[in-house]
Amino acid sequence: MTVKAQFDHSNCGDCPIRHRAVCARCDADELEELESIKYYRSFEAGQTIIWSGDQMNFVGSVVAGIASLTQTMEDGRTQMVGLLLPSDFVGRPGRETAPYDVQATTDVVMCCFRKKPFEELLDHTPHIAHRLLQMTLDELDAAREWMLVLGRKTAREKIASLLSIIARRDASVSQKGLSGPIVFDLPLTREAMADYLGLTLETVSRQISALKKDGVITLEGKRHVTIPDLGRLMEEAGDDSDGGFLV
Amino acid sequence: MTVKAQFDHSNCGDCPIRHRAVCARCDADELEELESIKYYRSFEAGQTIIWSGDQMNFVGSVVAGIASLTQTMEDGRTQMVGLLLPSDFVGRPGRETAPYDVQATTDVVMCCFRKKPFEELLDHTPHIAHRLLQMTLDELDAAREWMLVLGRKTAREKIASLLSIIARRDASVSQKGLSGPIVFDLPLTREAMADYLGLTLETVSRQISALKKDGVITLEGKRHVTIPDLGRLMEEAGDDSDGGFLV
DNA sequence: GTTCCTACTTGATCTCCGTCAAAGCAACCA
DNA sequence: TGGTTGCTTTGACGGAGATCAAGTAGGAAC
Repeated sequence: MTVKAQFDHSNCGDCPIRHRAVCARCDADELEELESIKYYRSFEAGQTIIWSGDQMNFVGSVVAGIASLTQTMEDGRTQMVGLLLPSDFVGRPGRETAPYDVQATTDVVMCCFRKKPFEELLDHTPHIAHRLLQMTLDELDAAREWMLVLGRKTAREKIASLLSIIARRDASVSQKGLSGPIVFDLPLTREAMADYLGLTLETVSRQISALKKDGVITLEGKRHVTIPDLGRLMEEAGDDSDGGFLV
Repeated sequence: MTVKAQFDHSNCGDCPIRHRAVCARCDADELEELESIKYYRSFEAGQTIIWSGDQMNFVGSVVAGIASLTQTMEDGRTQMVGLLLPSDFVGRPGRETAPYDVQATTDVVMCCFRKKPFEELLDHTPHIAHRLLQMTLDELDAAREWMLVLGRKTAREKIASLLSIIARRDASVSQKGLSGPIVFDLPLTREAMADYLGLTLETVSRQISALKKDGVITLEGKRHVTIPDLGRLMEEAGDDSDGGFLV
C-alpha cells in the first residue's frame, strides 16, 4: 500500500501485461517478481511465433504489431481464429502445448514471462488470476461474436464487420470521440482478411471495391483506409450491438 | 483433510458443478458453503432460460438436458454459439448482464448458485477460481475450433463434425472404448442443427440423407442415429485432430 | 532504365447452398 | 376417422461466392 507509491507506473503502457493483468489492483512486490521473469522477443512479419502442438514455455502479451491465431486443415484450408493486437494476451496457464499456430502478421514485439514462474505467481496472487479470468471471458465473447460473422453474415457484411472492429479498436487508442472520420492503415493482406472472414481473397478484394464505390470507405493505395461515417459502416456490418467484445 | 472424509461425495455426479469446479481438490467447508447457496431450476424444451441483456443473478451448470447459447440479428438470422450438455457451466462471474440468449433445447434441469455469494466464494477459494479458468479456456478452445467449422467446412463436413462431437461426447459417458458402433438420439431439431452449423434446415436434411445413403450413418426414425465407424465419420468431418476441446 | 516479385484487381464461369414450394409422416386431439 | 400441428424430406431454381485465369500496380534489386 505504501509500497505502491514507490513503484513507477508511468510507463505501464510499454508492457501491456503489466497494465492489463496487474495494474488494475497492483502491488509493487508482485511487479518486482514479474519483472524478474520478463523478457522481450521480436518477430518479423510472416514468422511463426508458435507452432500448433509445440511446448509452450512462456506466456505474454503483444507490445507492438499484430499477430494471428490460425488453424489449418490437412488439405490446406486455413481459418484465422483470433487477431492479437497490442496489449492482447497470449498463452494458457496450465496448458502444456499450443492449440493453434501463432503467426506474426506484421513485425511483432512480445513481452514474455517464463511460464512456470508465472503460474506460480498466479497461485499466490488471486487478483492476477481474477484478471486473467476476465480477459479469457472477453476473448470467449469475442470468439462467439465472430461465430455469428462466420456463420450468418454475407461477404459484404463480413468485410464491414472486420473494418469496423479495426476502426473502433484503433480509434479507442487515438481518439476518444468517435464522431469524425477515422483513418488507419490496414494491417492485414487481402489473404489474411480472407482467412479471418472465411472467404477467398478475390471476394475480399471485390467487396472492398464495392464498399469504395458506394462511398462507405475511401482508399488511398491499397491499405490506407478512411471511414467517413462509422455508423454507416456498422449498419453495413449488420451490427446492432456495440460490438464491445470483438477482438 | 480429515474433514474431507466426513463429506459424502458419492453423488457428486448429480450436481456437476460440485464435481467439475470443486471436487478436483475439494474441501468440505467449501462444499457446505456451496450447498447453502444452491438451488435447482427446471425448464421445458423451447423455454428461454436467460435473455440476452438480462441481469444475471445466478451461475450454475446443466444437470440434465441440453441448452444452447444463441445470437440473433435484427433481421432474424440466428447463430448458435454454444451447446451446453450436462455438466457444462453457465454464467460469468464478474459480469452483470448476459451476452446471449440461453435456451432450453430439450427439457433442462439446472443447478444454480446465487451469483453474489458464489463470487465471494471464488475470492477466497483460489482453486475454484483456478478450475473456472480452466473451464473457460476449454470453452474458448471449443469456440475457436468451431470457427474453423463455420468458416471453412462444406455442408457435409459440418454435419459430420456435429455428429462426431455428439457421438464422442455421448460415448465418453456411456462407454470408454470407442471401437464398436455408437448409438444415440439426436437431441436437436434440424433447425437447431442448422443454427449451429450456419446452414439452412433444408441443407441439413439433405446432407443427413446423403450420409445415410453413403452408409456413414444409419437412421431409425428421424432422430435415432447409429454410427458404425466413428473413424469414417471423422474423416468425413475433415478432422485430423482428436477434437478433444469441441463442446 | 529493366526485371523481378509480391500484392492486388478484375473478368468469366461454375457450383454449392439458399430460397421457394409442396408433400410426407408421426403425434395428438376431437 | 379425419383434422390440425410440428418436424422433416424432397424437388426445382437462382444466386452469392468459389474457382480459374489474366492483367495491373508498386516496390526492390541490379
